[in-house]
Amino acid sequence: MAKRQARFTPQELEDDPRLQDHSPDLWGDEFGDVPRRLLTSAVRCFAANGFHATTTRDIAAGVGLSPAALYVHFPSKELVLHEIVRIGHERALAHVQGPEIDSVAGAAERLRVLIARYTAWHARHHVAARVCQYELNALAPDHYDEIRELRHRTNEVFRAAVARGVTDGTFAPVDVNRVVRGMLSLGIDLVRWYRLDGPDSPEQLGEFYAGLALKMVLDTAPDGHSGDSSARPTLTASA
Amino acid sequence: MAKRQARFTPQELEDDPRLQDHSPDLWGDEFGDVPRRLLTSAVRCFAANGFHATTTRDIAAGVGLSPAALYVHFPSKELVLHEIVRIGHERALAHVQGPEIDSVAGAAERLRVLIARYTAWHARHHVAARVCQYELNALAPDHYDEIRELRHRTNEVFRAAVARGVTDGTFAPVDVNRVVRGMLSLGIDLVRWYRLDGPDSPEQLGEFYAGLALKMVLDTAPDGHSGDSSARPTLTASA
DNA sequence: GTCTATACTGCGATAGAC
DNA sequence: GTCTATCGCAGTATAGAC
Repeated sequence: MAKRQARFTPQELEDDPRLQDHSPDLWGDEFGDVPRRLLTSAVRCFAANGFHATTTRDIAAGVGLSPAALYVHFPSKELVLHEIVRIGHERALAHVQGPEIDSVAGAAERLRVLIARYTAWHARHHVAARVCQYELNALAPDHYDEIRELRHRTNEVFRAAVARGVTDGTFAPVDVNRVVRGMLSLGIDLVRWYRLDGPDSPEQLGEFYAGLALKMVLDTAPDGHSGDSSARPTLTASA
Repeated sequence: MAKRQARFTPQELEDDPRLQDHSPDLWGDEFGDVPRRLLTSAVRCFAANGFHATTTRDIAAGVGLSPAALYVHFPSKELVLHEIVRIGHERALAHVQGPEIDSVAGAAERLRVLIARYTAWHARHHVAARVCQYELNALAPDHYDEIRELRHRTNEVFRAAVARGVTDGTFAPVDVNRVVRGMLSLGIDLVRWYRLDGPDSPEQLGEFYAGLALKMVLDTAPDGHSGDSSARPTLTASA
């Protein structure tokens, strides 16, 4: 039947309220004006349709250029993706480790700030962050490995923060790896549904999820089962 | 340079431990043997490379058939995706509402069982679930709407469970929508990283996340700030 | 640095033999 | 119900004029 899925015009993508975010602020001085606009257009296209369903024509049309113009600024479509994903991961890491983080006293307060920042960053840049999270597999293997390293360093920041609280007794003796995965899932999964014109600002959502994260580690369980739950029956239907 | 991203042979996909799950059990009696094998192959391909990067040749080669054979059993590639996503959402909903759920007494225990089942289902079928969560945009608009309705019904089950606990005083007076989003994010985001040969069985992870979910709603905050956190300062760096 | 035009490749889907 | 062969088209990337 239809050879191609119905897609959207550059203008429709640019105006879609679900695709509004602050990604144009991400690129910094290492790019000129036209490359920056191309990256912003690519972020929208990749987020809306995925890397493989996005054509170089789509990206270029988003800034009013011909497809050939893209190759003056980037050597390939894959490298456009690589730049987006690399910068996104670098900025997110820099943001959580940002100003005054080492002056935050106490494991609980430190974790609260880290999760609030991580969440707020993903919300504020949710369109770019969506590309960073979901289009990774489209990268060439060596580019993928580079990003994995950045992700690992980011995860380590959170593992260290939780481990410190466990060691000094601020937190319950939780399984650090499993709990951190859960916390980061909150901050990551929001890129599926968040929109800037929704009820929560990035900072409000950050505060809310930071509160949930703290509840995960503060030992306040009424029955003492907080750390281990391997033996409970649960009506797990076969299926 | 390279016209096409390096991909994987059907054999490599079939043997990849990261792509092992129980999706072959999903299809039920409404399909014959060959269609079931095609769906299973398509799940692997879509999960590994995405819908648009998967060719009908890939899907067919996964079961040793020619590309033309696929069209005997399915009218289009898009309809293969639709069947996968529809069945995945139907099975997940049926699983959380599964046997004896209405006999579970108490809001806390009921929520615990719901989250444990939801999580375990997504873990057990994580490859198919990944397609269900991440390839939705590739559906035709009317098929997409059908899935949205299924997702809405699933979410309602969780919202009702939390709301009941809030009403009867079992839970703290949390914001139901925001808390439920957080809980479901735990169960959904695991499809990004879960593997069956990892340290946690689906049921163990289900129990663990059910414990985290309960901590989100049980009012045990030491300082009484549990419900509202809108006014706290948080060192939110500009960036 | 941008354009138009196009080379080359590979995709979704179909035709028709067996 | 499966195959081989192929149609028509869309995609990335390049050539060469301006």
